[in-house]
Amino acid sequence: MISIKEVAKAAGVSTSTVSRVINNSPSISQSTKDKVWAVIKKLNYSPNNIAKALITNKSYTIALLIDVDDDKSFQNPFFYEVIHGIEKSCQEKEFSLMVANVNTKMKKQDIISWLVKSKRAEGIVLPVSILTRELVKELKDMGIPFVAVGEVDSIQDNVSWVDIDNKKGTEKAVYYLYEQGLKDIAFIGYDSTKDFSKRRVEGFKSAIEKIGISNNDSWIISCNNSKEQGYKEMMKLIDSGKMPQAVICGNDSLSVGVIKAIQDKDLKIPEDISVISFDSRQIASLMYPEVTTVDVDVFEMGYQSAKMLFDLIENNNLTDQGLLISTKIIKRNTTK
Amino acid sequence: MISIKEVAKAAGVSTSTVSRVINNSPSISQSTKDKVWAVIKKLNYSPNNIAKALITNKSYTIALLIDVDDDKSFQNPFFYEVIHGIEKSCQEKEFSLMVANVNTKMKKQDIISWLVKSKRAEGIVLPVSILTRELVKELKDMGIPFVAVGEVDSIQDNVSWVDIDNKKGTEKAVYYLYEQGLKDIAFIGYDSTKDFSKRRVEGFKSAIEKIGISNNDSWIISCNNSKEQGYKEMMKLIDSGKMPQAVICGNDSLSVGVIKAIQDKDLKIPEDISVISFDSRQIASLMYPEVTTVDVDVFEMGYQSAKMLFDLIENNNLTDQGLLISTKIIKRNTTK
DNA sequence: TTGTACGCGTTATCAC
DNA sequence: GTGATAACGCGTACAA
Repeated sequence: MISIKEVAKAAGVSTSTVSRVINNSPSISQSTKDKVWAVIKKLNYSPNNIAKALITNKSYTIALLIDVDDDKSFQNPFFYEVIHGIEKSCQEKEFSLMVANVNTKMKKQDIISWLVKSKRAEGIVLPVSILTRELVKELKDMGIPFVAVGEVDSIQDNVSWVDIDNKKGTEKAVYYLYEQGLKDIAFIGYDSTKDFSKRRVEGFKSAIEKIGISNNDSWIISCNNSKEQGYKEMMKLIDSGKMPQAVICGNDSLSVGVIKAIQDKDLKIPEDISVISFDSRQIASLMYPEVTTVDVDVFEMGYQSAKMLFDLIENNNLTDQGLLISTKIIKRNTTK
Repeated sequence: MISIKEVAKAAGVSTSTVSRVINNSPSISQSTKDKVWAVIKKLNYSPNNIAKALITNKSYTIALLIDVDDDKSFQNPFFYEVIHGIEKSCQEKEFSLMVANVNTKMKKQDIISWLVKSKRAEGIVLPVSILTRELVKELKDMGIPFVAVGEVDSIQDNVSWVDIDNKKGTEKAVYYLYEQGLKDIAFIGYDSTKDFSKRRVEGFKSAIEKIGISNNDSWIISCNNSKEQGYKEMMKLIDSGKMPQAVICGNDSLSVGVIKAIQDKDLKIPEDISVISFDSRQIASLMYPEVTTVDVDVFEMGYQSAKMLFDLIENNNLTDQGLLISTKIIKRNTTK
């Protein structure tokens, strides 16, 4: 493979000159610039970034940590849309993106330290789910910039993160329904083990309170994200006698069961009852009827997390921060 | 950051000895081995892979090319499950995985050549959709191993690829239905612009022929993968008067519309009509009723493509080949 | 079995 | 403006 030396030789200059031309140093005459570029193109030369990385101690590479099981059960299918966003940001910065799964026999700590020290990643994007307090400390100690995808508990000290604005998402949904005159609203799908779910419920409560419409704790219904649970809970709700005018589903799979339950009870959507669901998998537009959603821009979350990481890398005195990606209501056919 | 020199100094040996210990050269006494390893652990040393790559000219990195638009419209959402498979294979080989989007202003040729020459990827996995004949030639000329995801036209000379066995997938579906005594079978969703779709139709034809059941060309129905198209075409089919006993859907979104059409005509699934759909997005289990599918193992496709790439890298006199990942029928509730 | 010395391809430093 | 030369951290031929 052709190196800077051969370019220098062919152009009749020194290697330093070629290097300066490539990095377009100001102190190079236009004529030599032209001359050298001509040779570079002619020889089809590309600088060896590995050698460059060795001397500059910059790899222009960030790592994305994922945490998926070998059994292929994707707990986070949405995470792959995040990759796309990160990749876009990397491309703009001319960085490379390395993807590494931490779900191995190795300890997370070890794999990350190995990643940084041996592979020389300049920074790391990682889901908040794998960010233990020890890990935070270790990353800080190593001085390696990182950004979490998902909101980091404020008790954690100074960690940068990007998340969907789940709280405001539910608020928007409530307001949206309220503007149509709907006041009896239920939230189905509270999962206290998931932070994003907690935020969604928070938004529900705060909107209800702000608007001042009658609240009723029994209308926040806990269940996990499966269509079976959604069906069961919606059935119970209808059978309870005090049926809401609208339902907000905390997650996408869930909404499938909720809608089915309403249909099985021969109720009409949205005439008898309106439905809004959170959705990050574009499932909503596949349903009959198509579901009005709180649209979650997972791509943007990836894009912004990488961007924030680059800020940290370039300017490490930057104060740590959290960023919330705003949601928007996409009106389809389950609301009036 | 701590280097081999400091380890050598602390252990009272030369750097070459440390190097030999790390790469466990046979010509090192057990005692020095122990001594050096102790220091390595104590100092928490990790070899700098960039320096190693420079001298060995091996980066232990492969690149995955993706081809997604900036507008976030994922034509290939399934592709992200492929990444998981590739990553697993990389981890087994202790390779790094770089992800790069080729959908940029740069020419594909250029970006790939840049990737190889400057980033030193040792091999490339790329979707067949971006593999033009010139690109094949260029990659071959550069001597860079590559594996295509998706079947490569046999006219193309000696390209390694991995694909889903789409043809046999449809055959399995037909046999499955036939064993239940169903002979009037329609295939909905032939898209002549997509190779996988062509294969699926091939399988349909060949199975029909082998079994010797009555075939009827009008029962291979062209349409693209949307629920609207599926609905429309299924309606037409039912209205035509000659209704099939079973329908095979060539794609997942499509099946949603097909099933809805059957339901809207007050026909029962599977009593009046059975449905089997291809599915790569786990949509099938979200439907009511849950759809029997030809399950497409996209993870395995990724895993095998990377594995094949490693074979090529290690043993480049290997003959090029194609590998088909077999499908399996997952029985759910749209068949008896 | 171990150490010395050199080179990988590039950039930084210091000349001129 | 440009050129020598050292240095980045490591592997390896050769010497001992």
